[in-house]
Order: sequence, then structure tokens, then C-alpha cells
Amino acid sequence: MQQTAHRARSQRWQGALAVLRHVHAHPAATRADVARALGLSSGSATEITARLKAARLVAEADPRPTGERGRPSPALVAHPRGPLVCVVDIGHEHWRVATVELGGGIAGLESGRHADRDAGAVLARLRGRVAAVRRRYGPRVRAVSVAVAGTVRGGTVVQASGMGWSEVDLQLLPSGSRTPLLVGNDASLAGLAEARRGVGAGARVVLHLTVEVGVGGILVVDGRPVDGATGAGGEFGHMPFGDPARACPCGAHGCWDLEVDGRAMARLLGQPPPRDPRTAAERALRAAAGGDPSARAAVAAAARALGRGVGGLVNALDPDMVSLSGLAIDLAATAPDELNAGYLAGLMRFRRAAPPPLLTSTLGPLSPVTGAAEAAFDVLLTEEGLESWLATAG
Amino acid sequence: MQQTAHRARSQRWQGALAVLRHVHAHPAATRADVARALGLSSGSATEITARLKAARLVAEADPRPTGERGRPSPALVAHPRGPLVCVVDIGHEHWRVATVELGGGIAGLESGRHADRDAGAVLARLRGRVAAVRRRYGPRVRAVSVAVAGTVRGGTVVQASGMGWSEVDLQLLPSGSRTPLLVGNDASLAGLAEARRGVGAGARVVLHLTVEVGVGGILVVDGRPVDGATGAGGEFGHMPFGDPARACPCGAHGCWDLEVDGRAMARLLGQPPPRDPRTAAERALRAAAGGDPSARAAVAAAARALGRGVGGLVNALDPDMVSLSGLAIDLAATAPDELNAGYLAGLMRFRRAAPPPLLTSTLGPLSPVTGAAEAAFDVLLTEEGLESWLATAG
DNA sequence: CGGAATATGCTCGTGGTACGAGGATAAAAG
DNA sequence: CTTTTATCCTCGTACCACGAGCATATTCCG
Repeated sequence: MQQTAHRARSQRWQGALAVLRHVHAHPAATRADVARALGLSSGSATEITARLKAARLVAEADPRPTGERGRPSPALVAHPRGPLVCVVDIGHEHWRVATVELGGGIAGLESGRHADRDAGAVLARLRGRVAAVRRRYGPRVRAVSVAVAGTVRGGTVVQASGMGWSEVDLQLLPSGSRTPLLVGNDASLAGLAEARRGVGAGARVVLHLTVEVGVGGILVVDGRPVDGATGAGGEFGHMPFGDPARACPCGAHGCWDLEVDGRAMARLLGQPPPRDPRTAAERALRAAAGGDPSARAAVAAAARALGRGVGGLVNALDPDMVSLSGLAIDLAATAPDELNAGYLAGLMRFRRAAPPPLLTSTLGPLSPVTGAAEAAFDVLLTEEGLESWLATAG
Repeated sequence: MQQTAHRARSQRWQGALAVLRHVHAHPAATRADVARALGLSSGSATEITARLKAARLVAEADPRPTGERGRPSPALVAHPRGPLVCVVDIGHEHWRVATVELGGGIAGLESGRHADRDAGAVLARLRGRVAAVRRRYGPRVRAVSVAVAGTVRGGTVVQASGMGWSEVDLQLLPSGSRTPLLVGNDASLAGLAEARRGVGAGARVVLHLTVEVGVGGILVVDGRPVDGATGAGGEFGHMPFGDPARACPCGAHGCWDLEVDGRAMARLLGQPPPRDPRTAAERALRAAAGGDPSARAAVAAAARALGRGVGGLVNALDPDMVSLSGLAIDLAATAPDELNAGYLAGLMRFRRAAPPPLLTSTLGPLSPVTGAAEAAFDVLLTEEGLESWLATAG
């Protein structure tokens, strides 16, 4: 039963891979659903699921009574000894280390606040947590995937101003380890998760935007993130939608960032530049909600600037919908009319009859974790990934 | 030898399709090249090429002496009775109707100037030319693909202000015809061509930008155009990079369009808004090249505005390179320092050490034709397209 | 309560595709 | 003219999916 090596490159396991991808994307799917969706005959479904079960990739849950006629179909779920991804989420204040299985289920989750934001200290702690996960699960951990609140290029953090980092190499694995390490921006990964499993599920082209300190996000087309040549795509906050005279810490001028976040609101309120723009924004939003007219005006201006930029991005990128997250949700809640007015004014006329809806993202604070897991499974659910799993686990 | 219907959905002809796509993308490739690139055994290559030859999809040219050692390998080329695409290019002033074969070779080309720019008149003439192509080649014509100088959404022209069109349905085929009709923006399709076969060949992420009246273009990732939910993506000229007080004919304000084209230069020269911004721009560029200081200043400002916007787009989209076309080439030639200064100033600091190069596109005026043919072959080189070809031609 | 209707799962024979080894072929190099 | 290099062809083998036929599990309905 020894299989030849080269064969794998062409079509071997292609059907199994398609099934596996479908199971991952639709965790509740029954075997019959999968067969229908993929156009498989029931014979093929039988054979493929048998192979996937033998390879410890999927398991079949007891069929649950659906109330429908016909023979009940077992649901395909992650195998209890199947592949896992270790996800690390590095925020400005907090960290998370999660273990995610096929289908997106979270098998384990730890979190905490940074005791010391220094890169060395943060990474030392996270290395320990990752090592613990790998000790516990052994070779089931197929990848480590990091979501970090900073600009990422080619696997390293170029800048994470919230933590005072610049040019940090995220060495989270012992040197020499062959486990792949993936790194992405947290807002972009959150957008990937929203597009696939959140508010964007079903839409083909999703523009995700989040406001925290500045604006981040991602365009997701057919479930694939448009993250550029080096993974640094999605830095929409550094498009020059603002006042060309205003310098941005990024080095450019007139960045959109400076018009919509806590820095913008503080400026509009006549306050000095805030040390922590996130809480400054929250303060302004609370004051505006409480009826303070000058806060109201500042929030309105930020909302309008947000809407105007979204309009420009929609003109250029033509999404089916826009998913809003972070402070953008609060801006939309506090100043919906201004956001909408800015959005419509920014759109080309022909788009105004039926503009892509601005929708609130639904996945919550774990969305970067989910997105990082998605990115990792994208790598694992390939022929190479499968081959490697079969070699170790088969 | 009757083949079952369902089989085709899974992996039938998958290998042949991969070969066909490779041949299309690499017209000069020998059979050995293809086998190597796709990891095919020589036996498989033999079988697949035999099948493709029998299906009148590819032919093998006489092996040419290469001067290298070893048995010469025949080149795989388009079959002389293989599938064709009828391409229609509708510019502001001119039209073209081309017949393109697999691999991108142009088998026939007609062109002319619009006698009357009215949509009805233009379409009537083009319908005639398309009908002539279809009469001549019969069922070999598998698709009609249109590149039009206007905003396209979902297969119809929303607006083509250069010709005074709005909401034009491009009915170029007799009603009831089953031949697929594809429609795209000319600048976006030109960018697709440049990314695949022009200056962007080899790059994974290409941002193509062209200046004519306003700015158009496309982002191409892994050879796939990022053209949005309705095909209207790439309207980069309507991002608000300019003065927010300035109204754009598109309905929005502050569009980049208004800062870089002939309208911008006329404005900077204190002239009234030109009826034909294209020739106004050419006039200003000529005057600047001739040494006129005020024209020089106007061109410099437009070049700087172009560079600044390109910087913002690079920040957000992270391409490997930027391909410039149309008047952008002239701006780059006339005011290279200003363009570059604007570009670098618009980039985030971490990008400035190795910014994506701004390169001049290479395909020339036929690039929209090539791009439209590419878009059509993308549809034809699928299982459905192949199946349909085999049904009629097999 | 029991047969009909419905939906799904399993078995097995068949066909299509790719592999890989071995030999044949066509050019350049020595 | 022989050797080297690179390619092409033939053929036996393996794998995967199909589809028909039958088995199984549930709901519906008289």
C-alpha cells in the first residue's frame, strides 16, 4: 500500500481536501450536505470520509434528530486527535493564546494583560505559553499564527506604536523548529474572520474597517484577504483623505487616521494630543452620548470623516458590503446621520441608489483569534499541509 | 466511449486544463517546459497533448533548433481551428474589433473612429463588425469581450462621460445568442494585461494606474483582477485625495481625478475648465517640456498630486510594483522629481527604504484588447468552458 | 401501529487519469 | 562516430470517482 511520492502533486487527495475545506468552512455540515455542495456521489462521500477518519482529520458526530424525514446524516466535525493551530493575539494591553481546531472551534484559551510592554518581556511570556500548548498537544499543533496590533510586513512587526515596538521579529518558537509561524495584523485578520464567519458570510467582496488608534482593516474577496505583496495591505488609515498639512506619525501627511480617531476628537475639542487616543475617543463618545454639544460636534465630524473615507474606498474597491468594527461601531451608534451623510456624499452618484450597506461586525473580541486560525488553516488545508499531516499522523 | 455527465465536475480534464492555462499564459512554451512547470511526467504530457490536439485546442509547432543539447521539444501553440475571442474596444474617439486566439495572438484587427459618438450609432456599427467576425469564424468564437472607456457595473456601462453615455446596455449580439458577453473598463483591462503579459509579468501584486481624463486602473493579485462585487472596482480617481471643497462630476467631492489630469493643469494655469481635458493636458505637457515656467509649475503640481495618491494607495494595497500608463507616463517623464517626491512623501516611513517601483507600462495602445481577451479566456479556460467546447467541437 | 415516503449510507464493478520505468529518438559535444 | 544530454513514447499499475442497486433510518399518514 506504499504510495508513490510524485502522485500526490497532481490529484491525489484532491477530493478529500475539498471535503476538508468544506467541513472547516461549515462546521455544522452533515455528510449529505457536503456531498451535495461538492457534487460528490454518495459512494465517493463514503470513501472520502472513511479516509479522512482514518487519517484522524474528521470524525462523525452522532446524527441528531432534525425533525425532517429521511435517514439522519451524521455531522462531520473536527477529529478529537486532529490538527490544531496555536493562535497568539497581541493587543496593546492584553495577550491571548488560543488552541483552535478544524472548523474554528476553540479548544483552549488563555489571556492576560502585559505586565511589561517591552517586546522582549511580552515575547518571553508568550513563548512560554506557546511552548505549553505544544507540550500538551505535541505534533497535533501544526502551526503558530500570530495576530498583532501593529503593522506587519513579511512576517515581522514593522511598527506597533501602541506598545512602542519597531522592527520586532516575533520569535515564538525554538530556533530550528519546523512548525510554521504566521504573522498578521490583528485588524486585517479580524476582517478575514468577519468576512468568512461573521457579518460578511455570504458576501463575495467584503471591506472590513476598524477604528482603534487610526483605521485598519482588509478587503476580502472570495474569502481571500487582499493583503498585498508582503502582507502589509489593509493600512487604509494611511491614505491621504485628510488635511494635507497635518503630519502623521507614520511619516506621511494628511492620513485618514488623524481625522477619525481619538486624536481627531481631542483636536476638535481643543484639547492637546492625547497620550492614549483610545480612551480619549471613548471619553468624547460618552460625553456626546450624554449631550455635551462640543463633544457631539467632535464626534459628528469624526463620523463624517469616517463616512467620507468609506465612500472613497467603496468607489475604488466596490465591495458588496462594509463591515465596521471597534470605535467605528460607536461612531455609527452615536452619530449615525453624520456617518451616513459623509458616506453618501463620498460615493459616486451611480452608487447612491443602492450603496453597499455599512454593517456592524458580529464576532466580537475573539475575531483576531478566529482570523489568525483561518489564515493558518489556509496553509494547512493544502496538498502540502495534508501530505505533512499524513506523514506524521498516518 | 460515451462519457458520463457527472464525472466532468470532479477531476476530468483537470490536467488538460492546467496545461491549457499554462500554454495560454506562456505562448512560447515547449512541451517539456510545460511538463516541468506543472510537475507532469512525460507520459502524462504525451497523453494530455494528444487529447488537446484531438480536441483542436492546441497544436504543436515544428521544434526549432535552440542551439542547446538534447532532443528538441515542439512548442505548444494555439490550434489553427481552435477557440477564439472577439474583442471590442470602445474608446472616446476610436473603436477596435479584434479576434484573439489562445495565447493572446491577434488573428484579426479592425479599427476606426466614431463617426457619431451616440451610443446607438456606435453600437450599431460594432454589432455589424462583431457579426462579421462571427460569420467568418462561426462557432470558434466562444465569447465577445468589451473594453469600454467608462464606468462599468455588472455588465452595463453606468457612465462614459467622454462619449456622453449613461446607462448603456452593450447589446452587441443578436438577442437569444448564447455567446457570453463580457464587459469591463478599458483601464482595468489594460492593467490586467500589463500585470500578466506586460511590465508586471512576474510580480505577484501589481497596481496599475492610468491617467487620461481622471485616473483609472486596477489592482491585480496573482493574475486576478480585484474588480469588486460588480466589476466596478478600480475607480481610484474617485478617492478623496484632493480638495474637499471641489465638486467632481461623479457627484462626490475632492476626487483625485481633479488634481492630476488636464482639468487640474488648466485650473493651475488659470484657464477655464477645458472641454477636452486630454488635449488640454497634452498642451500643458508640451508647454512644460518647452520650458514655459507656469506650465512647468502646473505639470509639477499634477505630478506631485499623482505621486502623493500613489503613495497612499501603496500604503493601503501593498503592491510589488506600480505600473503607470497614459498621461501618467508623460507626467513621469516631464516632472520625474516631483512625481517621486510626492510618492515618497505619501509613503509610510517604513516603506521608503525600498518602495515599490513606479514603472512604465509596456504593452501600448492594444493593452485593453489584450486585457479583454484575457478576461474572456479566464471564463473559457474552465471546466464549463472546456466542456462546452468539447460538446460543439468534439 | 404499520406501511409508504423520503433521505441517506454502503458495496461493488467500471472507467478515466496520472505515474514511473524502460526504451527510442534527436540534437550537440568531444 | 561515439558519448552526452534532453526529450518523447509505450505500457503496466495505482488511485479516485462514478453510478446502480440495495440497505438503513427516520417521518408521515391512514
